Amino acid sequence: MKHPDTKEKILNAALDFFSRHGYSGASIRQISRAVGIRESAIYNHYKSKEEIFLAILSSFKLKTISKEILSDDLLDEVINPDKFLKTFARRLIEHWNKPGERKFIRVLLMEQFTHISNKELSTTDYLSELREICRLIFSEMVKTKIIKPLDPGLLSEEFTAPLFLIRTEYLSSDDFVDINTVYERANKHVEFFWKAIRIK
Amino acid sequence: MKHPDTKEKILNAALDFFSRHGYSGASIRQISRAVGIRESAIYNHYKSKEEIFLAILSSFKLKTISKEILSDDLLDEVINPDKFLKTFARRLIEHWNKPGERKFIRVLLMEQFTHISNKELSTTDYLSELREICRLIFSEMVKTKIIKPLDPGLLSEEFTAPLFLIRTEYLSSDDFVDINTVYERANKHVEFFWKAIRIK
DNA sequence: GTCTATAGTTGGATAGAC
DNA sequence: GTCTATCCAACTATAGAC
Repeated sequence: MKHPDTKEKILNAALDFFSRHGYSGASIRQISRAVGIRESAIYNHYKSKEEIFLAILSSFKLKTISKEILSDDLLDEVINPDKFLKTFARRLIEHWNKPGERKFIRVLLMEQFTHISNKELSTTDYLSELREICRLIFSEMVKTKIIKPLDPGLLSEEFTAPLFLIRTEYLSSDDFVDINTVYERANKHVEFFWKAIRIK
Repeated sequence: MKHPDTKEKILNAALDFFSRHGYSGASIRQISRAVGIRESAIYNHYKSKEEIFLAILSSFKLKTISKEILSDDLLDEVINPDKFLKTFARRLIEHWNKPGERKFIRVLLMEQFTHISNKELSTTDYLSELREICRLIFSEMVKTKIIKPLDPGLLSEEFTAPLFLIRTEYLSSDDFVDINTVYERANKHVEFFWKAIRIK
């Protein structure tokens, strides 16, 4: 398809408005105008505002970060754990900085307490795959005695938590100017973390 | 005044609804019902919904965590940094777990992107005082050579970031059942952090 | 200060023509 | 699939009696 069809246009516009005004703050009227159709035409694609929201949720649920971040060439670098962790963190920041992902994280933070149609929407769920990947990585590093024999689950949280907070703190500004600030803060964190876990 | 506490009742009810449904999701109607008066009576105390929101913001802006968490008896314990950090973290969790604080953090996370009446509402602002306190503490620890000569600003973030993420992750559940889980996770973090910065 | 009554607006959603 | 037209529920806010 040359252009995204109307159904996907609606999804994109809805995500944009939800991410800026929240679910109840965004209206079908605004969304339809952004798409370029009338409100009533929306209902040919989704039966309700709620259904649009749920469609957004499942579209992000299907995504998996593994392949994107943990490419084969990166895995080859595990022998050089310092550099590996830095590259991994950088890719994570890049991933979280993609426009769609930024918007989704904003929606996640905004709607995690509102329980729209009894749907669970939690940062725990959002981070679970990443944490699992990190657990495996650190578990492997402990086994091969590259790092101290610490609990991989704990290491996973210590590694990811500051990165995620850094990411969410820079989520307000709409421009991408300060992405380098994010990288710098992330890098300093990784350095601190690496020195804490390495075997001298 | 015949009913001197109505104004504060409104503030409390509003905070409660804002924290569960967001600013636009909460209505004056619901708030007034919770207070036990009609919608129109609200406007004898606040001229608009927005004014109620701003009143909540300034009521939390006035609060200062220093005195509450950094009591004199705790400061005396700096000689025993391991225990000091654990107590400090525990008090922080306790502070963040107070019903009003929990609600405010929820509102903060929900409304940080919506820019209600152009008001800045950011986690950076919310955490700034705490971070400043931590910087001072770690700066002192570096000076007295209790810990490694690391950047106090970095240490402040490494110490607080996982604690704050832990706090926000357990903010969804309304009950207080799993507060001990929060304490456990916080404790493990402090142990990891302490081992990373201490001079052996 | 609180009430009833109501203005005025915006929201989600449907019916039926094309 | 999109349009016009419309419904009606819910919202913020005001006016005026008590």
